[in-house]
Amino acid sequence: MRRAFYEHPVLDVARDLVGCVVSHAGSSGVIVETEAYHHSEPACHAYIGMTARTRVIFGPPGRAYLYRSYGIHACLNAVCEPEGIGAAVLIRALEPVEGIELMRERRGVERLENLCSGPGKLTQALDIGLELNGSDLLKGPIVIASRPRAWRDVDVVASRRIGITKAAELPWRFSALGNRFLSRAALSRLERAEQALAR
DNA sequence: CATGGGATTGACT
DNA sequence: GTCAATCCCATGC
Repeated sequence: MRRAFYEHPVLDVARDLVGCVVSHAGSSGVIVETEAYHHSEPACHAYIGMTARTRVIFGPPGRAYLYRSYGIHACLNAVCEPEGIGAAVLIRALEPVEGIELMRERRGVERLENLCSGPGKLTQALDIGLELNGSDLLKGPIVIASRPRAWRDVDVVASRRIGITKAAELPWRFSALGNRFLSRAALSRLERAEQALAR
């Protein structure tokens, strides 16, 4: 992955990240669900402007923004757009690839579909903690690599973001069509119908 | 310095 | 379907 990939508009990056591979600590997975956030809309942490917390979101592209959610979970974002613009893509779900036994130990669950099917689950499965906030996604320890050949032409669908109260109507969530590793809550009634048809 | 809310998850009815 | 866990940080006194 090149630095320029992350400098593009955040909606483009969110769509293009689906199919890319996240690796950390002996485990990896293909991104199957993302959400875009931009400082111009109130659901984004950077909406309030530059603070100690949001400094990384306004920083150079290609870095990791990690925050604690509900006091319990860590959530992973990729910082986008040129430095000075607050934009990031939340990684919401992965299809597990490498280190599946490690993921099972870290998560304490067996079922493959339960390992990385949510933003808090995947950071636990890949052992990604808040201490990696601000780290470089091109240099590591967390690395995001381009789509494998098999994912080159993945069908990506846009829909509404979930789990938020502000600006929830924006269709800024991007999912791999029909994938079985999406976050469970991410499936709208329409998408469940689509999946049923796909089977 | 005290308070309140949140880009979630899992357990339970 | 409901609900609590639990911590970071922004805000207001």
